[in-house]
Amino acid sequence: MINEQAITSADKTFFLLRRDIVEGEIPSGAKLSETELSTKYAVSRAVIREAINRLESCRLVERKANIGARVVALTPQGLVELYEVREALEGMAARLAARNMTDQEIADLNALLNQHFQEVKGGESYYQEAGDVDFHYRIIQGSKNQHLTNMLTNGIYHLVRMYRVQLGMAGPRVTTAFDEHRHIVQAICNRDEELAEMLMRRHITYSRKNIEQKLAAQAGSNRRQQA
Amino acid sequence: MINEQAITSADKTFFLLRRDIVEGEIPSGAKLSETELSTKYAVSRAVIREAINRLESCRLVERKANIGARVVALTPQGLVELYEVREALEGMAARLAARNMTDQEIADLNALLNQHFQEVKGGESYYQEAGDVDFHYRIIQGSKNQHLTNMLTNGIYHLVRMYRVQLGMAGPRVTTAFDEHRHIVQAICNRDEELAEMLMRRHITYSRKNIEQKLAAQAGSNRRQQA
DNA sequence: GATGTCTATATTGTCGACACTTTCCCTCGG
DNA sequence: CCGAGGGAAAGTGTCGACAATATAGACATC
Repeated sequence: MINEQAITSADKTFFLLRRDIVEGEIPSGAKLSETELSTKYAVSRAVIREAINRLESCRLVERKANIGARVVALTPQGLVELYEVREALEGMAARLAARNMTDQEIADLNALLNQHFQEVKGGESYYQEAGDVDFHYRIIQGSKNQHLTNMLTNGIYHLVRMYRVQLGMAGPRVTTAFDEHRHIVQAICNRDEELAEMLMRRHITYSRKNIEQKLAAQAGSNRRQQA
Repeated sequence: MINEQAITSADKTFFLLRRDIVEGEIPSGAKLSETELSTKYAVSRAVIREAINRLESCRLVERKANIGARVVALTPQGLVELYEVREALEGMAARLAARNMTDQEIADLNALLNQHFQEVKGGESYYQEAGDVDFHYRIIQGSKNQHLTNMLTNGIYHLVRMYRVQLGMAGPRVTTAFDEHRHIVQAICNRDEELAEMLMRRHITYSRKNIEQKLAAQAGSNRRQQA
């Protein structure tokens, strides 16, 4: 979907590290030792440093001078902050998409939605991950705003995915999210910027509350386990 | 105001380079040769590379593998895109500030505004640069959202400044902007999130239109000069 | 026993050299 | 005269080594 191709060795290492961090193979909060990683990925420390720098600009790791880099900690607070930013940016993306998407692009988006509908009806619930991402990605692209697109796809998107994966979001909210998607596309189709933004913001707010609930439930079960 | 202190040599080089780019000493669109810069700033290429990487995450330069880095081009299109992002993020910041600022912080903000008012009345019009930045910075901080704050102060802010400096914005819009600031603070004081966000977005939209006008005027005079 | 200091160790920051890619220009063939 | 091919030349990517800084542990002191 997102077409990234590695040219340099640093690119490859960056992609590998990013995947390992997002998937949780390198756990949240872990220290990233340059020497250790350079042996593990069989590249020089310079390459590792470059990769870590890029991970830092994605906000997936935090670096301190002379101390080192750690994978970001996943906290309820951080999740809320992330979704607040996402609400602002994707809301604007929906507004701009309503203004700037071509009729053809909107038609394609509708077709995608119908396809998802068939899949959901057929009982496939992989919708959440692939379909949801695909939907949001198209609207982001539809904004035709390069800044916005980069911020969301290079930065925030991977962090959102990290939260989802590591908190085990396989949850429901599939069909309701589908309806919300439909209404957003309808607003874009009507070139109603105001409504498109509002619906997208609500959609993201709902999504946030959904995740917060699970987070709270999980925290509860953890407490019970510890007791 | 923004308290950044350089620890490593890469930090210092990054700050120097950023200043030179924002102020236009290294012109927009210029190529950043690593070897050249390493002699100019008297550091190794590794340091320059690290600095350039950070400039890239600020979106002040664009890098291509095996080709090199260039200072971003300043275009009317890019300005519009930048302000659209700014509108989304600072609008959200104002909303969150209305929710999260302490009464003390709001009181301080009001005091700052009164001080600015005295200065404006006294005919000092340096307001635009220092005062405006200070005002926006406090609201961004007031959002208490670390993500948002980093995005705005580390990334977008410097780009905005680059446009302003290099397009020669010493312009008017001082007193009107001041009134807009007052209304925003009033909304925050009333804890009216909705209004605070709306007013901030309008404020930024006005500011954008103001710059766009100047940009158009400047383009016009350029055409006349060339003719 | 707690605290502070000093040394040893490990890790990050910086450097110069080499490998690879791109670019430019010169030559050759049409 | 123009386009294709083939080297230098310049620039970026990668590497291993050294320097500077932080961490951990032992030891002395209060």
